[in-house]
Amino acid sequence: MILTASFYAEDTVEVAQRLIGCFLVHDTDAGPASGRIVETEAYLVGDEAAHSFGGRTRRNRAVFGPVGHAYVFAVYGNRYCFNVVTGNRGGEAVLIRALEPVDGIALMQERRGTSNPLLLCSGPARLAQALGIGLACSTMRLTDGRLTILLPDSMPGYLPIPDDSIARTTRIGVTKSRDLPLRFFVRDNRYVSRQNRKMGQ
DNA sequence: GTATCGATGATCT
DNA sequence: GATCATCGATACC
Repeated sequence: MILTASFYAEDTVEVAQRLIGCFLVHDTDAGPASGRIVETEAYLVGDEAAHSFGGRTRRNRAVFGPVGHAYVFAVYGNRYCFNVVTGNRGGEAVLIRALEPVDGIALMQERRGTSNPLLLCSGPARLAQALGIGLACSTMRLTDGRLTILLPDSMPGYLPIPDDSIARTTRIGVTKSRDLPLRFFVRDNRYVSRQNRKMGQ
């Protein structure tokens, strides 16, 4: 079942946690590719690390748009990061940081140039490349169409992830608002981008 | 036009 | 853990 706008319109931190275990799916002309979300980060109003903090620009306009739409941005040159617009305050989003590859693995391998499963979707720019997500996907609606997110019970053979298997720490790579505990990931899952990060590091 | 800066990743040790 | 390649977006002149 595809996640609806009302799912994304809840509190952004809550949505970041509830997205763990859901499936990100991108169906392109080259074929479908999908993975299970195992790591997310929340970016909030009043949060200096959030792109919306400095106000609206050409780059971040998607994050001020409707919830349930994609916000994709370029960073460090030719790399892209995929977010979902969330919350009910405007300018909030959840960054998808890692997937466990599920479907279309041959296509992901081709796009990424490696067959190592741990290097396909473990990191925000890696998963964007593996799923063929670029700037053209920004502002796209995720509640229908070819780029969507599905509930954890949508795929046979996968069980929902219990709350006590979800760890919460500070975020990766940010230089501002470093101490906010806004990162969620599946404990002991080998597809998470950084395994043993402790609070405050 | 030009300088600066990353919500990174690959490649070392 | 540390270093660095790399380039789009932005801010400022």
